Amino acid sequence: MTGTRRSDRRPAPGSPVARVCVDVPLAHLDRPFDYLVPAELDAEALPGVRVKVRFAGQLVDGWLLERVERSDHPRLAYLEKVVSPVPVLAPEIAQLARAVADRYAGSLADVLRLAVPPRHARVEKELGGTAPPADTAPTGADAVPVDPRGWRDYPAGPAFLRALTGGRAPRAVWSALPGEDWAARYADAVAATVAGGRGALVVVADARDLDRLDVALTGTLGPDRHVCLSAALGPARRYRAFLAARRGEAPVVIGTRAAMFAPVGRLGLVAIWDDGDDLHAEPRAPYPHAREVLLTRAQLGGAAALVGGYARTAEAQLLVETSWAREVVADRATVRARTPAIVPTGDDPQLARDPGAATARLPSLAWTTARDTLRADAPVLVQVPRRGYLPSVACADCRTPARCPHCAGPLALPSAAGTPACRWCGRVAAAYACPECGGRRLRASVTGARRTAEELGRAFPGVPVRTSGREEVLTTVPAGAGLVIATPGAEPVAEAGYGAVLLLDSWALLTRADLRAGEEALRRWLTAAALARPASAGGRVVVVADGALAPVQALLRWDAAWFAARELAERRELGFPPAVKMASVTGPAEAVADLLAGARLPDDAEVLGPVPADEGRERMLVRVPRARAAALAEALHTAAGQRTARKAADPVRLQVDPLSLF
DNA sequence: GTCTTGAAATCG
DNA sequence: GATTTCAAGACG
Repeated sequence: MTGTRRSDRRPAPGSPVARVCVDVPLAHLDRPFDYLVPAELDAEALPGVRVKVRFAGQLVDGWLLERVERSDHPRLAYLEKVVSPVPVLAPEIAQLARAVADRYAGSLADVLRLAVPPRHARVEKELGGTAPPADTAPTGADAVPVDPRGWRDYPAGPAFLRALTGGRAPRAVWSALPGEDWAARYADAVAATVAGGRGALVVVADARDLDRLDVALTGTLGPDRHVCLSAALGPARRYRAFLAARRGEAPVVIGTRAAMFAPVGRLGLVAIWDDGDDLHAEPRAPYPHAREVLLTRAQLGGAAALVGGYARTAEAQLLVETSWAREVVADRATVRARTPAIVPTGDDPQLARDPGAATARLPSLAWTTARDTLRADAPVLVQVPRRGYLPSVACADCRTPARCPHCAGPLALPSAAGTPACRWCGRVAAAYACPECGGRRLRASVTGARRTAEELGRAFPGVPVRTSGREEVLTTVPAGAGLVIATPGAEPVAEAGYGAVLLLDSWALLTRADLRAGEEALRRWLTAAALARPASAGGRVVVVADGALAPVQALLRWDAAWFAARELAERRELGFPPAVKMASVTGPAEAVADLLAGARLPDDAEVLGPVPADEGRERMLVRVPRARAAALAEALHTAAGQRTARKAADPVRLQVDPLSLF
């Protein structure tokens, strides 16, 4: 940065010590290190800038966390360089990152890597100037239209908006009505917050939801009051958007998971839509979940929180039951008035009467519903299983799900022609015979979207067929007769709503070997069924599933809260999250054993396992009461640090609140 | 991760 | 006694 020779350097006159988080991946180095600020870097070496320091002889990247008067360390090295004078790491984000690292048994450096996008020098240059970001949150003088009408179907809704405008910190778990324009309601909440002179941050699961929210916010606040932030923008545009947020150019930030750490001035509201979507879980260490990060921000910053969806996760239910948040729901009469007519049906094509149904492998009720809806010139949405899953298998004769003879886990076909193997214990079931009918033939229970589309197209000749899935996701489809085949999460919105929604992938969803199978099935159904017209306008939903199952019951009654309460109660009984705190330790067997042997776990910790994981590694679960969560995370992080300090070769992966337990 | 350190191992 | 090797420890 300057030509000053090393021997000529002298410390800056005021607060000459910089506390630096060095960017090294070792758990035992997860603490600040002190450096001297040379006088010539005094002006640039501000908290939040990226720096280079000499660490163990080599130059490493780091974050300047704070400037202080003195250090306990006797001999300090000088800061080598300020990489960029832009203090990209806001103080409250540094504090948040520390809290997230602690919660997830991870290192601050790991979290900061997620929190601040990679620098893009050209973008920084084009913005020019080195002015530190001003605290340019909105002022109360802003004329922001607040319209409480959209929330009046929810008795607690208008008061929630008033509290946002009034600068308070209400926390809501919101169950959206079928047909609800959730993006517009989020825009209302954001506008109410901005009207009160505060900023807001909203996280959604994917690009399509982000587009909807972007449009809704542009409608209420205009185009210039919010910044969209997502990894899909690419490095340059992402960094530009991040800098805009950091400089306080707009009071509102919306985005996908990557935005959960975005700096927002005078944060008044954090919100997440559809927190059950697994895209909200960060796949990089320490695997933080957007909902938890946002709630941590609300807690640390005294901000309001909004956790909304058509469905409700057990985690959201826990917020309600612990009184951390209040539920915002419509009364039953309103729910009934908005809900489409929902009926379950068995999985048996009625071959004789409807040749078309048999061709399309549709249960006859689904087929007649589709036919009648198309005749009435209304669109039909068909939700089919997503490709790419390991197909689960069932008896080809009686359709009993094929289960492992050894552990009763679900069998799956690793490839189309392969031998079925158990998804839980990995044993190969070469000579499988169905326990119900003795049949030896198996069939995949999942049919691809494309094939379903082709078959339906043949069943209803002359009707336009559109597909929305991984390759191409449609945002909207026109009103009028048409078939829309969509995989979960890719359902387009229909103008004026769908006349019918057919939910065909229930079997694949409900037999998944997962703690959340029921919750996830219901979430996907509600999300698709919410796009149907109300029953009064002819809207119908057919779900191909046993009407006695709890998730199906919850769908029929449109009662996500009931299901979430039931689910949480069940998990309490079984000792599963979120009723308890779980962490998983994954790696080579010896490494896992070594880490757990060295960890000073809380007294009441239970160690479960091992469970085989992929590539010959194994996985142990540690369970503690929720009150011990912090102690568990700390013990695991410390134990990981002991291993890295000892140069233990095998890496061990720590996950707090792992998304899947099996 | 890399670099330093000090004690043990090896060599002439 | 001098030189090399290696594991342990520190890293500001």
